[in-house]
Amino acid sequence: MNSNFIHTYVSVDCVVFGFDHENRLNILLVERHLDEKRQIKLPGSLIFSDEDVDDAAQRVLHELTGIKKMILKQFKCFADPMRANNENDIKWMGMEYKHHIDRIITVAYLSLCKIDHKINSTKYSTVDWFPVDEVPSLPFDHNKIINESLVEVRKWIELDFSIIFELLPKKFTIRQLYQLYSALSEKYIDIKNFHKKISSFSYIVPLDEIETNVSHRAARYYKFDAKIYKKNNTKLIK
Amino acid sequence: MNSNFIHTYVSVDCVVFGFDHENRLNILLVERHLDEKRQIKLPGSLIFSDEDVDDAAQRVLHELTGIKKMILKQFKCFADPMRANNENDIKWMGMEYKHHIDRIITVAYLSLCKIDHKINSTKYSTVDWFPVDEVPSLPFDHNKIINESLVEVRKWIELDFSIIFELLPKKFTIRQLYQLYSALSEKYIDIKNFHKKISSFSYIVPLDEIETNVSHRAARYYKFDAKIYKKNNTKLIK
DNA sequence: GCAAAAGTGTTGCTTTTACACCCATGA
DNA sequence: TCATGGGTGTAAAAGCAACACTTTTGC
Repeated sequence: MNSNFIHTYVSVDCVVFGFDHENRLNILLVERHLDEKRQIKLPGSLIFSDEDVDDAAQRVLHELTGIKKMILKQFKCFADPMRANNENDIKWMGMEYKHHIDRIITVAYLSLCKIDHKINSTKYSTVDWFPVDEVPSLPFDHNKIINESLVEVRKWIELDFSIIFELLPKKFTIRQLYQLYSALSEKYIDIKNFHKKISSFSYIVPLDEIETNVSHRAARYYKFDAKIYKKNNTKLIK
Repeated sequence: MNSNFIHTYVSVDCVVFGFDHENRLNILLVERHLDEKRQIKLPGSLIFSDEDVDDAAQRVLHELTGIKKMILKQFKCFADPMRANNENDIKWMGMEYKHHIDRIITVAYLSLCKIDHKINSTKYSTVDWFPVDEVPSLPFDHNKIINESLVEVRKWIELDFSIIFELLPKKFTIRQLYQLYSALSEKYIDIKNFHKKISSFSYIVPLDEIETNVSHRAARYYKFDAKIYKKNNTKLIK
């Protein structure tokens, strides 16, 4: 064996996005414990010997939230040879996996979650939402992964507009959708024109319900109809 | 150590696209030798102990073509636990890497090459172009990788139109660009309107040269100006 | 009534699409 | 002269952007 070739550990890490009531993108982070110190990180795991990476990511998401089938998308393999060379990270991996780990490459996933959904982790004692621009310094290359995930989630929504509804409540106003879309697309869109366009789509179904207790004209609630969307699968928003 | 976690080998595999004179997408495949038999496969390699996957892919591309800096894009990690369980594949890996390899995951890359560029492989004795719909059955999950790469290369060009010029000669006619674009986009585009639109772009620069020996009005050659493209980076073709 | 946001309508501009028409060249 | 494709023009249709106007609600 040419010893230059490497046998390595492989993990998956998941960046789960949520959209909060202050119109900010948030990410789910968990706590790791090291020498009495607590530190937050992305949820992740080594893969099992008989497990595909997609299955490992699905497992991590389930252990994280208690939700059975979350939408997910692999977006990049991070394999910098130095990505797990920090002393604390090596120490933590030794504790977590009861073994000295020389090198670890990770496959990063995106996922989306309604921020009001109850989080019922079977693995982590502490799971919290963090607004993306308030994420502190994280172990490994997790900050890098998050930065790149932001670019990817935008591309994902450009490619398949329907996944945006994973971030909204089942019933939502067009203003909510507008604010989410604006947070993701970065370019200014006129809300009136947005309203007209969105409400013209057949898969955006108006409900009989309207907002209450607002100090202005109440907005109508809408729901997303995935079946109609799939039938027409047009390009929607350019 | 929880022995369910796995230590595995990691490789990169590269799908290099070319566009031939019959308007077909082609892929570069290499030969592997096993028991006097020859079989073709995607070019690839295990990664070195101090090597990032992007660097490994760059190395594979260089060993494959002799070209220094080829454009490349990571597109997916393939990690099905059964992807290297075929007897012949296990045998071949034993010969190639002088070691029994229990499991191998691979990170797949896209690359683009002008099909007339001279191929000067320092590693493979046989390197050939195959039209995508004439690719035979390949080892591992290489057919699957190629199928998914086709979807990805289309997305890539939608996202960054400028990389399409990696597949064309330095000077090209608008018909050539049209045929390549048509082969990639699958939906019908009117060639006259395409011509008008393309020739209106400032980064498509007309040359003084025109075709010779054609039995119709000779078409003008154009070149792509990357500097002008970068300055204006508009969305070009929707 | 006022402020604020919902929701609709109008208008002009840009882009797309479908063709018509003339040009250049080899056979 | 004919076939083939190059290249330009035009006009209708569709889509987009800017913004005016009316509606609804709480204070």
